[in-house]
Amino acid sequence: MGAEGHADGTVGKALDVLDMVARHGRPLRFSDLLVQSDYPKATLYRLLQTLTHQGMLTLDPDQGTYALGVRLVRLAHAAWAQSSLAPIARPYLDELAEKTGETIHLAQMDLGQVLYVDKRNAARPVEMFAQAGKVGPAYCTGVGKAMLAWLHPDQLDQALARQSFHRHTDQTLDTPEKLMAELQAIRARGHAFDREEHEKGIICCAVPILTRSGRVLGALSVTSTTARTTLAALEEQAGLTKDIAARIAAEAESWRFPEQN
Amino acid sequence: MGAEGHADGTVGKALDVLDMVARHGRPLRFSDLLVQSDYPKATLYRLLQTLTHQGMLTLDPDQGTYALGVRLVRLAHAAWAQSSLAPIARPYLDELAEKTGETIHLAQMDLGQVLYVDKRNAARPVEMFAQAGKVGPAYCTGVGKAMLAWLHPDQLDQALARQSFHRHTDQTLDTPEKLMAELQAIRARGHAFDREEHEKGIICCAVPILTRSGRVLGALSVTSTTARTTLAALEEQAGLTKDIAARIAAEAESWRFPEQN
DNA sequence: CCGTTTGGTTCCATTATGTGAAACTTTGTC
DNA sequence: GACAAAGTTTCACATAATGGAACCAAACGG
Repeated sequence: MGAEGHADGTVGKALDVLDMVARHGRPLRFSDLLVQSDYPKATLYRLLQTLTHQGMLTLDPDQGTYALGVRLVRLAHAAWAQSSLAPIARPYLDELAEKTGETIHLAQMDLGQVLYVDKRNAARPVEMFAQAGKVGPAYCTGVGKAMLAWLHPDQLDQALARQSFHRHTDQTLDTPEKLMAELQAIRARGHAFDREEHEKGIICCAVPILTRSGRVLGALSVTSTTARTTLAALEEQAGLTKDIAARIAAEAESWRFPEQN
Repeated sequence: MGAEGHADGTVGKALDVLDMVARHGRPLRFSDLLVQSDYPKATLYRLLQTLTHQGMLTLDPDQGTYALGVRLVRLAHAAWAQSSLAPIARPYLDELAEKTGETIHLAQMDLGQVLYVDKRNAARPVEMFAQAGKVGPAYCTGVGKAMLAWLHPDQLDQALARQSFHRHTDQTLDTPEKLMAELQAIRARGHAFDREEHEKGIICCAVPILTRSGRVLGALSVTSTTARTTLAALEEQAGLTKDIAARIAAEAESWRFPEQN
């Protein structure tokens, strides 16, 4: 088990435990955690104590179960507020959503996975926390491929190593080779498509958000269904989407020199 | 400088650093952090490396600044989703907001401070992430006092030790003694008032959310302004608010036995 | 009732880990 | 080309994490 990475040091282990609690949606007992982790009893116990004492976990004394603590929520608030893109991008997402009438995703890269940090739903209003924070695969989503395509070679290697290449649909690019070829095409074209590679019937057109120096900040996608539109139609929005992406990038970059003299 | 608690062990220090980054809204440089923390250079450096490597922080290579990492956002998503009350309480908050027409706060206790986990604004629609996650003082807010009043003596002591008793307005209860007397009254009455103790012109009526065993899960408040209404008028909503609080508590408690046989 | 199991907590000798002063390497400045 | 500021690495040392085993408490079962 323990598909987790090389846990460096004590804090690595502690965070590993945190993830373990986070993964299962529900409060867990000590023994539940014990069987999953390959840490010995006493070690795990101490880690849990520390995390609890630090407010990262909460121990429900009635049930004897551990859940993620409130300190995380507080940190998250700060994380979201300062995680470069999300707060800056807000008005631009609104604009893009309004102009296209489609679902918009704003994503960033998280250790080879795609992390959705904001979203505009075609139908209903926002509902932030409930949807942001989700993760998805990189190799078979529009935003994922858009980011991979412009990633620094080193980081790309790392990211590729973390892809499962599970065949979600019969369109899924299920080998590194196929994906590399696709990334090449994406770079040439300037934007990425999702041709129902992740979910049957879901298509999208995605563009990267890049700094002037070419670093990948995130990606932006316009998503729809085959029932409602076609890839070709979505591609017509690519220009607008790129424009918005550029404006987000510009603002993100200019936004870096607050007080220091 | 180091107003932080007793940092137990290495993870304590690491989390301390995380908080430090979180506190300042903006990306920080190594040297910025160095002057604030009283950790020696090398130690801080290693902590930052570990946290960065773990995805809890991000090092912007262009600027050499640290910001909170995406892993945190992911964890937070889980935290919010499972932090007992917030997701359960949603529909109830909607109901309360609709029936009262006032601003509603849902809060939990976080190391002696009040953490707002959800909110309904009287005027505009939701806007979750931007508002939840905020913290405030316990001794001079309605939700804070409501929770303190029913806290277990041990925890109450801890919480009291963390209050600043800063005099925000001339109504603020600025000593532990005054506060203790007030808590007594609150227990007797069953709900807490905020008599412009935190902010001039802002009043509220708050009730605790308690388990059957009497443990404090959180608090719920109906907030308004002196311009719009009076405490007496707000108190008329206390019955309804208590009712809603009870229903939230009931659902939170029944929600605890997922799979285990 | 008393033996047994299960779930949780504490001990403590061992050693791995983290520590931090100082030295070193960049990178930027005049 | 010397100087400084910012960031990174080293290494002898001590603290802090480790985990096997013992312990405790409550639930079970006969």
